[in-house]
Amino acid sequence: METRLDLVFAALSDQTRRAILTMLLEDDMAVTDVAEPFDMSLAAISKHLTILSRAGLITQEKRGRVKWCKLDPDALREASVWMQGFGQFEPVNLDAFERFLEEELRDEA
Amino acid sequence: METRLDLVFAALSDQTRRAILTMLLEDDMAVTDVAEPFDMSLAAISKHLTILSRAGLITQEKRGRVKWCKLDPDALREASVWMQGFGQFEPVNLDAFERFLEEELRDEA
DNA sequence: CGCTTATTTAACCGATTGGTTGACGATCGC
DNA sequence: GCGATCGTCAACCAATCGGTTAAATAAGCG
Repeated sequence: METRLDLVFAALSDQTRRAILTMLLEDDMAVTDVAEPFDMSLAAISKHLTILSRAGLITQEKRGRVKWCKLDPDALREASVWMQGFGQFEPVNLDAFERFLEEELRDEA
Repeated sequence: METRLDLVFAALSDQTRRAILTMLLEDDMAVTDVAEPFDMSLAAISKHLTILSRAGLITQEKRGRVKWCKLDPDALREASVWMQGFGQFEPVNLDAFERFLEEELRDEA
Protein backbone atom coordinates (compact mmCIF):
# COMPACT_ATOMS: atom_id res chain seq x y z
CA MET A 1 0.00 0.00 0.00
CA GLU A 2 1.30 3.42 -0.90
CA THR A 3 0.91 5.89 1.94
CA ARG A 4 0.74 9.66 1.81
CA LEU A 5 4.20 9.76 3.37
CA ASP A 6 5.59 7.60 0.57
CA LEU A 7 4.23 10.05 -1.98
CA VAL A 8 5.55 13.10 -0.16
CA PHE A 9 9.09 11.80 0.24
CA ALA A 10 9.17 10.46 -3.31
CA ALA A 11 8.02 13.84 -4.58
CA LEU A 12 10.77 15.56 -2.60
CA SER A 13 13.47 13.23 -3.88
CA ASP A 14 13.83 15.11 -7.17
CA GLN A 15 15.79 18.34 -7.44
CA THR A 16 13.54 19.79 -10.12
CA ARG A 17 10.49 19.29 -7.93
CA ARG A 18 12.20 20.81 -4.89
CA ALA A 19 13.18 23.80 -7.00
CA ILE A 20 9.56 24.16 -8.10
CA LEU A 21 8.42 24.16 -4.48
CA THR A 22 11.02 26.79 -3.69
CA MET A 23 9.73 28.96 -6.51
CA LEU A 24 6.17 28.57 -5.28
CA LEU A 25 7.30 29.70 -1.86
CA GLU A 26 7.58 33.18 -3.40
CA ASP A 27 4.26 33.26 -5.15
CA ASP A 28 1.60 31.24 -6.94
CA MET A 29 2.49 30.54 -10.56
CA ALA A 30 1.02 29.35 -13.82
CA VAL A 31 2.34 26.09 -15.27
CA THR A 32 4.08 27.83 -18.16
CA ASP A 33 5.86 30.21 -15.80
CA VAL A 34 6.93 27.35 -13.57
CA ALA A 35 8.45 25.67 -16.62
CA GLU A 36 10.27 28.72 -17.93
CA PRO A 37 13.57 28.49 -16.00
CA PHE A 38 14.02 24.77 -16.65
CA ASP A 39 15.78 23.22 -19.60
CA MET A 40 13.02 20.71 -20.07
CA SER A 41 9.78 20.33 -22.00
CA LEU A 42 6.53 21.73 -20.72
CA ALA A 43 5.12 18.21 -20.70
CA ALA A 44 7.85 17.10 -18.33
CA ILE A 45 7.10 19.96 -15.95
CA SER A 46 3.42 19.13 -16.17
CA LYS A 47 4.22 15.62 -14.99
CA HIS A 48 6.31 16.93 -12.11
CA LEU A 49 3.41 19.13 -11.07
CA THR A 50 1.08 16.15 -11.15
CA ILE A 51 3.42 14.28 -8.83
CA LEU A 52 3.61 17.23 -6.43
CA SER A 53 -0.14 17.55 -6.55
CA ARG A 54 -0.82 13.88 -5.84
CA ALA A 55 1.55 14.12 -2.90
CA GLY A 56 -0.53 17.01 -1.62
CA LEU A 57 2.40 19.41 -1.72
CA ILE A 58 0.69 21.79 -4.09
CA THR A 59 -2.84 22.50 -5.21
CA GLN A 60 -3.80 23.51 -8.73
CA GLU A 61 -6.73 25.65 -9.68
CA LYS A 62 -7.77 26.37 -13.23
CA ARG A 63 -8.94 29.88 -14.01
CA GLY A 64 -9.64 30.36 -17.66
CA ARG A 65 -7.01 28.54 -19.63
CA VAL A 66 -4.39 29.14 -16.96
CA LYS A 67 -3.79 26.63 -14.21
CA TRP A 68 -2.42 28.21 -11.08
CA CYS A 69 -0.08 26.28 -8.82
CA LYS A 70 -0.06 27.03 -5.12
CA LEU A 71 2.11 25.64 -2.37
CA ASP A 72 0.25 23.57 0.21
CA PRO A 73 2.54 22.95 3.15
CA ASP A 74 0.24 20.62 5.06
CA ALA A 75 1.74 17.48 3.59
CA LEU A 76 5.20 18.78 4.29
CA ARG A 77 4.31 19.33 7.90
CA GLU A 78 3.31 15.70 8.23
CA ALA A 79 6.62 14.56 6.80
CA SER A 80 8.46 17.04 8.93
CA VAL A 81 6.87 15.63 12.04
CA TRP A 82 8.03 12.19 11.06
CA MET A 83 11.58 13.36 10.57
CA GLN A 84 11.82 15.48 13.66
CA GLY A 85 10.96 12.39 15.62
CA PHE A 86 14.44 11.15 15.06
CA GLY A 87 15.12 13.60 17.67
CA GLN A 88 18.63 14.58 18.27
CA PHE A 89 18.18 17.76 16.23
CA GLU A 90 18.96 21.17 17.44
CA PRO A 91 16.18 23.70 17.08
CA VAL A 92 15.83 24.56 13.43
CA ASN A 93 18.63 26.69 12.13
CA LEU A 94 17.14 29.13 9.70
CA ASP A 95 20.49 30.48 8.61
CA ALA A 96 21.41 27.00 7.49
CA PHE A 97 18.17 26.82 5.59
CA GLU A 98 18.81 30.06 3.79
CA ARG A 99 22.20 28.86 2.68
CA PHE A 100 20.47 25.75 1.43
CA LEU A 101 17.91 27.72 -0.49
CA GLU A 102 20.58 29.81 -2.19
CA GLU A 103 22.49 26.69 -3.11
CA GLU A 104 19.44 25.04 -4.62
CA LEU A 105 18.65 28.15 -6.62
CA ARG A 106 22.26 28.42 -7.78
CA ASP A 107 22.32 24.77 -8.87
CA GLU A 108 19.22 25.35 -10.87
CA ALA A 109 20.67 28.37 -12.69
CA MET B 1 23.60 15.33 -10.77
CA GLU B 2 22.27 13.37 -7.79
CA THR B 3 22.58 15.28 -4.55
CA ARG B 4 22.67 14.00 -1.00
CA LEU B 5 19.19 15.37 -0.47
CA ASP B 6 17.89 13.36 -3.43
CA LEU B 7 19.27 10.21 -1.86
CA VAL B 8 17.86 10.96 1.58
CA PHE B 9 14.33 11.69 0.39
CA ALA B 10 14.35 8.74 -2.00
CA ALA B 11 15.47 6.50 0.85
CA LEU B 12 12.65 7.81 3.05
CA SER B 13 10.02 7.27 0.39
CA ASP B 14 9.67 3.57 1.17
CA GLN B 15 7.67 2.27 4.08
CA THR B 16 9.95 -0.70 4.66
CA ARG B 17 12.96 1.57 4.94
CA ARG B 18 11.18 3.98 7.28
CA ALA B 19 10.19 1.02 9.44
CA ILE B 20 13.82 -0.09 9.52
CA LEU B 21 14.90 3.36 10.67
CA THR B 22 12.24 3.25 13.36
CA MET B 23 13.54 -0.10 14.56
CA LEU B 24 17.10 1.24 14.64
CA LEU B 25 15.90 4.12 16.77
CA GLU B 26 15.58 1.57 19.57
CA ASP B 27 18.93 -0.11 19.16
CA ASP B 28 21.64 -1.17 16.74
CA MET B 29 20.80 -4.40 14.95
CA ALA B 30 22.36 -7.12 12.82
CA VAL B 31 21.11 -7.47 9.24
CA THR B 32 19.38 -10.78 9.93
CA ASP B 33 17.54 -9.31 12.90
CA VAL B 34 16.47 -6.29 10.88
CA ALA B 35 15.02 -8.65 8.28
CA GLU B 36 13.18 -10.88 10.73
CA PRO B 37 9.85 -9.03 11.03
CA PHE B 38 9.47 -8.46 7.30
CA ASP B 39 7.77 -10.77 4.86
CA MET B 40 10.59 -10.43 2.41
CA SER B 41 13.85 -12.13 1.51
CA LEU B 42 17.08 -11.32 3.30
CA ALA B 43 18.54 -10.17 0.00
CA ALA B 44 15.78 -7.59 -0.36
CA ILE B 45 16.46 -6.22 3.12
CA SER B 46 20.15 -6.16 2.34
CA LYS B 47 19.38 -3.93 -0.65
CA HIS B 48 17.23 -1.63 1.46
CA LEU B 49 20.08 -1.29 3.94
CA THR B 50 22.47 -0.42 1.13
CA ILE B 51 20.13 2.36 0.04
CA LEU B 52 19.84 3.69 3.58
CA SER B 53 23.59 3.50 3.91
CA ARG B 54 24.31 5.35 0.67
CA ALA B 55 21.89 8.06 1.77
CA GLY B 56 23.92 8.38 4.95
CA LEU B 57 20.96 7.49 7.14
CA ILE B 58 22.67 4.50 8.68
CA THR B 59 26.19 3.23 9.08
CA GLN B 60 27.16 -0.42 8.94
CA GLU B 61 30.07 -2.01 10.71
CA LYS B 62 31.13 -5.60 10.30
CA ARG B 63 32.27 -7.44 13.41
CA GLY B 64 33.00 -11.06 12.71
CA ARG B 65 30.36 -12.39 10.39
CA VAL B 66 27.74 -10.05 11.77
CA LYS B 67 27.17 -6.65 10.20
CA TRP B 68 25.75 -4.13 12.64
CA CYS B 69 23.43 -1.39 11.47
CA LYS B 70 23.35 1.89 13.33
CA LEU B 71 21.17 4.93 12.84
CA ASP B 72 23.02 8.06 11.71
CA PRO B 73 20.69 11.03 11.99
CA ASP B 74 23.03 13.61 10.41
CA ALA B 75 21.62 13.18 6.93
CA LEU B 76 18.11 13.43 8.33
CA ARG B 77 18.94 16.69 9.98
CA GLU B 78 19.97 18.15 6.65
CA ALA B 79 16.70 17.11 5.05
CA SER B 80 14.80 18.35 8.06
CA VAL B 81 16.36 21.78 7.73
CA TRP B 82 15.25 21.90 4.12
CA MET B 83 11.71 21.04 5.04
CA GLN B 84 11.41 23.33 7.99
CA GLY B 85 12.26 26.17 5.65
CA PHE B 86 8.79 25.95 4.27
CA GLY B 87 8.09 27.61 7.43
CA GLN B 88 4.54 27.87 8.50
CA PHE B 89 5.01 24.95 10.86
CA GLU B 90 4.23 25.04 14.48
CA PRO B 91 7.02 23.97 16.78
CA VAL B 92 7.42 20.24 16.52
CA ASN B 93 4.58 18.34 18.04
CA LEU B 94 6.06 15.28 19.63
CA ASP B 95 2.70 13.81 20.54
CA ALA B 96 1.85 13.79 16.87
CA PHE B 97 5.13 12.05 16.23
CA GLU B 98 4.43 9.35 18.74
CA ARG B 99 1.07 8.67 17.18
CA PHE B 100 2.88 8.41 13.90
CA LEU B 101 5.40 5.98 15.26
CA GLU B 102 2.73 3.74 16.65
CA GLU B 103 0.90 3.79 13.34
CA GLU B 104 3.99 2.86 11.38
CA LEU B 105 4.75 0.02 13.75
CA ARG B 106 1.16 -1.16 13.58
CA ASP B 107 1.19 -1.06 9.77
CA GLU B 108 4.27 -3.16 9.75
CA ALA B 109 2.81 -5.80 12.02
C1' DC C 1 -14.59 32.11 -37.25
C1' DG C 2 -9.57 31.24 -37.16
C1' DC C 3 -5.13 31.98 -34.88
C1' DT C 4 -2.52 31.75 -30.77
C1' DT C 5 -1.62 30.43 -26.14
C1' DA C 6 -2.06 27.08 -22.17
C1' DT C 7 -1.91 22.62 -20.72
C1' DT C 8 -2.59 17.61 -20.88
C1' DT C 9 -2.44 13.17 -23.12
C1' DA C 10 -0.45 9.31 -25.64
C1' DA C 11 3.15 6.67 -27.20
C1' DC C 12 7.59 5.75 -26.71
C1' DC C 13 12.46 5.28 -24.68
C1' DG C 14 16.27 3.86 -21.59
C1' DA C 15 17.28 3.66 -16.70
C1' DT C 16 15.98 2.56 -12.12
C1' DT C 17 13.19 0.21 -8.47
C1' DG C 18 11.72 -3.40 -5.53
C1' DG C 19 11.30 -7.79 -5.42
C1' DT C 20 12.70 -12.90 -6.46
C1' DT C 21 15.92 -17.15 -6.50
C1' DG C 22 20.28 -19.40 -6.39
C1' DA C 23 25.13 -19.44 -5.95
C1' DC C 24 28.89 -17.76 -3.39
C1' DG C 25 32.51 -16.13 0.19
C1' DA C 26 33.34 -15.44 5.19
C1' DT C 27 33.20 -16.69 9.64
C1' DC C 28 31.78 -19.20 13.68
C1' DG C 29 31.17 -23.50 16.67
C1' DC C 30 32.44 -28.06 17.26
C1' DG D 1 38.15 -29.56 8.66
C1' DC D 2 32.87 -29.62 8.46
C1' DG D 3 28.59 -27.95 8.60
C1' DA D 4 25.67 -24.17 9.78
C1' DT D 5 25.01 -19.24 9.74
C1' DC D 6 25.62 -14.30 7.96
C1' DG D 7 25.36 -11.54 4.32
C1' DT D 8 26.12 -10.16 -0.57
C1' DC D 9 26.18 -10.81 -5.49
C1' DA D 10 24.32 -11.95 -10.06
C1' DA D 11 20.72 -12.62 -13.03
C1' DC D 12 16.24 -11.99 -13.81
C1' DC D 13 11.37 -9.83 -13.77
C1' DA D 14 7.52 -6.57 -13.98
C1' DA D 15 6.56 -1.89 -12.82
C1' DT D 16 7.72 2.84 -12.41
C1' DC D 17 10.47 7.05 -13.53
C1' DG D 18 12.01 11.00 -15.97
C1' DG D 19 12.38 12.49 -20.08
C1' DT D 20 11.10 13.08 -25.29
C1' DT D 21 7.93 14.41 -29.39
C1' DA D 22 3.52 14.84 -31.47
C1' DA D 23 -1.22 15.24 -31.20
C1' DA D 24 -5.35 16.73 -28.73
C1' DT D 25 -8.17 19.77 -25.83
C1' DA D 26 -9.50 24.23 -24.10
C1' DA D 27 -9.84 29.03 -23.82
C1' DG D 28 -8.85 33.73 -25.00
C1' DC D 29 -8.21 37.35 -28.87
C1' DG D 30 -9.26 39.98 -32.99
